[in-house]
Amino acid sequence: MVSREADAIDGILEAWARERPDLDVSALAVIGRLSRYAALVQVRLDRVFAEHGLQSWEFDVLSALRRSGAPYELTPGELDRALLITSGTTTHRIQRLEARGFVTRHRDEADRRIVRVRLTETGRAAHEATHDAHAANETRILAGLSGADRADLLSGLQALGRVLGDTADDAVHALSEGETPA
Amino acid sequence: MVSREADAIDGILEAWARERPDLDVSALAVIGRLSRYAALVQVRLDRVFAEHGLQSWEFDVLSALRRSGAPYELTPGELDRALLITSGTTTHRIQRLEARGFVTRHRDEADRRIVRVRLTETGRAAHEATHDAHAANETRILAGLSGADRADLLSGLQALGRVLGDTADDAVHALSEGETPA
DNA sequence: TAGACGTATCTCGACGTCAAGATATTCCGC
DNA sequence: GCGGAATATCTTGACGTCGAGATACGTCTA
Repeated sequence: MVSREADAIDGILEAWARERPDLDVSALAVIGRLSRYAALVQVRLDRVFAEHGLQSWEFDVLSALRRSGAPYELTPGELDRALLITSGTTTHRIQRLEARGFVTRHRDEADRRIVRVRLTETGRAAHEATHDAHAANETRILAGLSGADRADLLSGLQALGRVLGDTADDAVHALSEGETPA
Repeated sequence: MVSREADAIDGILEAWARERPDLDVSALAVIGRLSRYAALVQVRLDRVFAEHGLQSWEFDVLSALRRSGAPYELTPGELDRALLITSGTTTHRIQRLEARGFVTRHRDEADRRIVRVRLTETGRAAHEATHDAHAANETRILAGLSGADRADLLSGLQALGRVLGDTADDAVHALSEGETPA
């Protein structure tokens, strides 16, 4: 039996217990941790992206294109939905990736409303060069978890996903490993 | 034995399995969900805050002050650390809360480097009026989880917190229930 | 008690995101 | 084949955050 050190959320729960002992803080104990740890993990992921000259939003877009398979092409709308961002944000992201030479953009000939965003060889190389370090970083972050804790976390998150109504349709092509969706 | 519908992250894992079957995506299965679900939960929390005329960052600050106990006063530095934001952001937030009449600001007489940010009665009322609906919202979000799933999620997150080195010192006074830390 | 260092807060400019709406194109019913 | 609805993308303005540095104040040491 290990006596656990109190974490930051425990501190918050104790503060509420002092101030408002009548409150039920059991949901906060879960949701507060979810938010906080997602943010703390993101900081660690960003560090590795920065070492490779990328912003995490850049890696997210490159990843979505890469895993969509040859010819590594998606529409802005598909990117919107996969990355949980608005269309304005997508336009802006594509413009900057285009300026870096990571993607190209061309109109679909059959349906001229549609734009196709395609990963360039440069973009693919940038993703490739970053991906291994990023994957190792994720593995390292979770390396301290016991098998049981990790299984709990995964099954708990999967259950939460079901409750949130998250379905495969939304993100089939995208949502990178390092994502912080809006 | 229930056959589970694939969620959005499963779609991403399958895409990688198709494109790069050699990759180990088991860490992505955990961290991708953590990020994605934190974002999806935040959207639901924001909805309730909006119904009460608050931004979630406003609620976060008011909550931190409220749970710090009478006289509901913290320094900008304490808010920085508790809310995981930079000092510039804190200054900006306080200015806007001051403009809405939710907090006041005064220099500490003993140490004139220090500022004290204090919740006004108006600010306390705004927090009070929002808090119950927010807590009910959090409870509702988790209501669909079985007891076992919820216990898994909590213990998995607690273990992750230990791995991330999150300690009570950082957030004792703050970090609201609705927080999206930077 | 002067200077050097440390601490607390604020300022400034840049950036990424969103919401709302504008524009262009296609689809559908008649 | 015409007009209206639907779809896809882009534009614009506002906002929240960050990083780096500036300023003000306190502490310590010789």
